[in-house]
Amino acid sequence: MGVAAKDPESYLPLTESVFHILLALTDKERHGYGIMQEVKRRTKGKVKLGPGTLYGSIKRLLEGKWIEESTERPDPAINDERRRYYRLSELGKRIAAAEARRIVDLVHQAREKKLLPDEAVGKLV
Amino acid sequence: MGVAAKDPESYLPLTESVFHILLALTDKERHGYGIMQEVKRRTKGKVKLGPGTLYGSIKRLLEGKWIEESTERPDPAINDERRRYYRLSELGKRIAAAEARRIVDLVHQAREKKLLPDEAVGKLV
DNA sequence: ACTACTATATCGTCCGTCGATATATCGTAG
DNA sequence: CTACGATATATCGACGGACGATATAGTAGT
Repeated sequence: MGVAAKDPESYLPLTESVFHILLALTDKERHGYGIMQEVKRRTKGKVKLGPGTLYGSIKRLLEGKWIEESTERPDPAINDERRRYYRLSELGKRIAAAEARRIVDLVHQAREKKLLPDEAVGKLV
Repeated sequence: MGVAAKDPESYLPLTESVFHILLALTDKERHGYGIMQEVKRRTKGKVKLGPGTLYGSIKRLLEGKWIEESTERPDPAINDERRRYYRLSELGKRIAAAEARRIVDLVHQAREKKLLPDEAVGKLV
């Protein structure tokens, strides 16, 4: 068993961009440009990561070991040598989950303040 | 009536600090120090606003007319002249509501990515 | 009077965002 | 086969917000 893991909550809150990048990597490995497209698609164009934000964030995520570069080519049919693929590390998964729990708490607090109509909450059922 | 209101979504995402300040002012008028205490209490000590963040944010919120200073003393029994009370403007209310909707969307996305266990979502029922 | 708490305010540093810019490859229509 | 738009990665600098440190002073209780 490894060293005592640092509490993932100590890394919160995440920035908008970083959380969307982690979300994009939650279900599968992706390369930078693919992350950009997935975020744009998933948020219906509301969130657009520019290259500065995207690659700057990836650099920091690698340094902090929230993500790892994958050496395998997920799809051998596509052989674009430029692509660099990334996956979530165990730490990254724990931080993403902690952030998800944090925003659920936020929704509860907003509801207690009557900031959300009941229908909006009902959709979460 | 009135001029065409700017879409409140254009101000999103809010920073952690700003959203907590708006949440604190949603149910009643408060003074700066009171906002600090309410946020600390509501988040069970997880979010602590330092003076730099608090008063810097208040200044910007006033400039952007998200909040207004109130001249009335909410509790005449307490007469601390130092206190400056604030309330949400109509714009502030609309922005806070838009941000609340945004984070509900985020919870949905996190759930689709299986980042949240079903129980965590069930609590929102 | 002393002390802890209340209350507001500013300053400088640090860090992330984001558009601009650069470079190069891929796929395809002409 | 070549020109073009999309794909793909990367760096830079300006800007703005977060936050701890610091300052100042009034309030309340002992």
